[in-house]
Amino acid sequence: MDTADDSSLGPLTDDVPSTGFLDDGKNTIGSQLASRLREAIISGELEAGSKINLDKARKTFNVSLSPLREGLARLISDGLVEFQDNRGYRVAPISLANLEEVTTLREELEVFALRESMRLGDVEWEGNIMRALHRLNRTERDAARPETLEHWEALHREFHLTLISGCGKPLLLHFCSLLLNLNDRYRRVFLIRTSGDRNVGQEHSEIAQGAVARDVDYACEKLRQHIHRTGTNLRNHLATKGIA
Amino acid sequence: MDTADDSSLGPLTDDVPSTGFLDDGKNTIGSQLASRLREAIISGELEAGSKINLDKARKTFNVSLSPLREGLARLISDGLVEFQDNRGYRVAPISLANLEEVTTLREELEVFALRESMRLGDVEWEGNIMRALHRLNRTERDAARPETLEHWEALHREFHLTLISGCGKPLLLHFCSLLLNLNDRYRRVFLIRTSGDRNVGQEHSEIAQGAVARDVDYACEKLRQHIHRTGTNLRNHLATKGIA
DNA sequence: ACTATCAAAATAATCGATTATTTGTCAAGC
DNA sequence: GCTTGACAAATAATCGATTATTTTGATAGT
Repeated sequence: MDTADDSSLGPLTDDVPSTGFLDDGKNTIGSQLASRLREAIISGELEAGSKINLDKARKTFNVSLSPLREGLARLISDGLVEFQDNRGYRVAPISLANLEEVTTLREELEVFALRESMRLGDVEWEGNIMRALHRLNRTERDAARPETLEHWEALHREFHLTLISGCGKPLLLHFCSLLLNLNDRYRRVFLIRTSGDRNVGQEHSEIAQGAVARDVDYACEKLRQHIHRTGTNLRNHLATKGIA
Repeated sequence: MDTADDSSLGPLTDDVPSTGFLDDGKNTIGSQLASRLREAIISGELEAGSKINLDKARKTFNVSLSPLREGLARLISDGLVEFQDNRGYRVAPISLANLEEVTTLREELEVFALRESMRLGDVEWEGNIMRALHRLNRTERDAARPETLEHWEALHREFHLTLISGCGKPLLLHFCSLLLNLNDRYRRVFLIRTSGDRNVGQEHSEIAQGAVARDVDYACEKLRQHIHRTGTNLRNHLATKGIA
């Protein structure tokens, strides 16, 4: 299956409530497409490894080639799309090796970023963590309703990024954000619910509390374990469900 | 100065010897532009922080908007160009903070990648290192002739990438390559020659020999120091010459 | 049968023109 | 004198059509 169906990939619409101001940088068609495509890829709506036919995509999204290429170009930076001259674009494939690399690098980079955040972060950073944690833990994840999954994913991502947001290193944050994207794709494709032996909510709480208490070793180790467990979990699912 | 002069940024020409085969992926105008722009930015030909006027660039390079945007989009992935919706592109600015982050992250990531390479690399990897080292050390760097600088830079970059090429982690290599790009820009803009108290050639030799001898602690420490010294060096030049 | 070759179809890349947005300027009003 | 608003110029984004490349499929030769 090369192209996605139209279920939720219909023509671009102005579903933004149009608050009138607060330019969040989603103005151009290219930007909107990038967001929609990113979501489509991370959610698994666009199959990993599949070719992206420009002509079909153009019709699906009701846009011209220029913004379509624009949007796709951005997803290349995110590692979600691959490109080859004269051969076009394809959704980045998933693989066991890639999953393991993503996990390993998250352990290295995200933990390092947390360490730096704990060294440099201020009170506002602490407050942001507690808020993100609260919002995340108050949100239920119901496998039956996809929209709750999507919402939980957004808050989960927000929590992890907030945790390391105090590190004062834009490039590092960019790398971590990218790895988180790749990681989330595996979860959303393979993991309907976490395995029973984990209390993910508590894991998040421990990390957050260690962080604001500036207990560096504790918080970093908890985060590392958290990432590692997720990796192991996903690896099992990947092995079970098989990969192409 | 918004646009580069034509000294070496003239219209695109087929200066590739056209070997007839071996497609290295520089076919489209967009690809060629990306290469040329990358070189122009890293070499300092395009001033850091300056706006890139699409219309002027279009005329300078004798191309249409589509491939120009295509090329610029790729440089965004490299961290060499910044973009804002409806405001266009600008050359990524340089700053003390950025230089320090690049140095810190190189210390973290490149050293980690070297460690992994020493754990996983095979004999071919070792051979590639010795070749890259030899070629680098046999190349003189003459501040008077820019083309020798450019050549040395290419070999230097090649050496560092080869060193970590055995790690088996494409994403990590991508991050390191990106950081190396950013780092090289600082060197080419600020550092005509290395300061007298360093024998860079010997530093490279020590790292390489430690690597192939699988003396992990030695090689990693040497690499870390090498990166750190370069950072310190560049920082001094940046402070001396002042930044915008 | 298998492979090589060529033409046609499909697809990607590029162009020139058009539309939309931002930026700069100047005058009117406070 | 300063701000505000309207207009014009500059610039970015998008479109539809054209050109170039790759892929497909049929045919001929071995």
